[in-house]
Amino acid sequence: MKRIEVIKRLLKEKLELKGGNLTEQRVAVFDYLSQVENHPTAEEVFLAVKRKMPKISLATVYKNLEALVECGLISKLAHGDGAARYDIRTDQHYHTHCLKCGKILDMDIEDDLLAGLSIPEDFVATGYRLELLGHCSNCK
Amino acid sequence: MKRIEVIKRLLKEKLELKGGNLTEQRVAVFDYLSQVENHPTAEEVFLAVKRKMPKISLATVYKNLEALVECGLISKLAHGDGAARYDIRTDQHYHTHCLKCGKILDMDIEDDLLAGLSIPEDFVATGYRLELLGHCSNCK
DNA sequence: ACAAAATCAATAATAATTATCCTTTTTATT
DNA sequence: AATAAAAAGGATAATTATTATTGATTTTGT
Ligand SMILES: [Mn+2]
Ligand SMILES: [Mn+2]
Ligand SMILES: [Zn+2]
Ligand SMILES: [Zn+2]
Repeated sequence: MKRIEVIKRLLKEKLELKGGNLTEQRVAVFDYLSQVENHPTAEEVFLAVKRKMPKISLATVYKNLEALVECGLISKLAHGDGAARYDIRTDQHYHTHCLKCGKILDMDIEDDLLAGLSIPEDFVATGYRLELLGHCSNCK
Repeated sequence: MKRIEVIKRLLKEKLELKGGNLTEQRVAVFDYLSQVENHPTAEEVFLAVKRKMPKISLATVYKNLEALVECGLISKLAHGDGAARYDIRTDQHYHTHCLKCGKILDMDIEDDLLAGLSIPEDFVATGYRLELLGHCSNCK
């Protein structure tokens, strides 16, 4: 079965759980995210998808990114200043964030930081995020 | 010596290092931040300072918060969605972030997470940011 | 006291995101 | 397959948070 068919099947299944349905635009957005190594902004996703689907609008990309986040197919990294970034991964993982060029990359380590952390009693932690700040290989 | 005089002396010293100077507005902004437990937005700082200094403008508050960040007197928490928040503390520390009401609180633990972390070789880490996500005592 | 530099307040502009409104597509029902 | 209802798309307006601009005012160094 072709790659794109696999994606369509996955999306249809997950979207239906939230009452959403499968559209070509959603497939295109998800497909693009699953092909890139970096963590693009909505604008970057829009420009890339637009090349194959010239009529798509920026608002649709925003709405679809949000829909994909809602049903757990992608995740949103709304950390620092500027535009939010989107990530094909939804598992717990950490990022490096270059303070010069802004690039965000996955850190592939498996340490579970919550394990060794003394969490305040009156707070119910459902997750956490860790970002390593500094300079990437190009910028140091 | 009065509290406000201590603040003025500290601000004057630090601001001069960056070629900035001491103004009543900067003192008021810093003074407010040093009195609150939470991490207010620029808007919240503006509204609070405005009560004692009715002519101050929102743009001035933004510029002064930025100036105070520049000379290391306060820090800025840009957690993504919504407005940035400002913090009187400048030392490395962690926060809890309530996903319901948005409140951000200090976590007073001393664990150094970087110590046990396997950092990628091609990245020069200068710092990191950890945020615990979940529900605060009021929202759980 | 005086000129230069810095900062002020007010407002305009920008960037990112969300809402609106009407049209088109998809899905469910006959 | 025809049809009605629901969801989503596209274009654009509106909103939110922040930054830039501008001319007036204050502060600083001499
Ligand atoms: Mn990632
Ligand atoms: Mn803090
Ligand atoms: Zn870089
Ligand atoms: Zn809360």
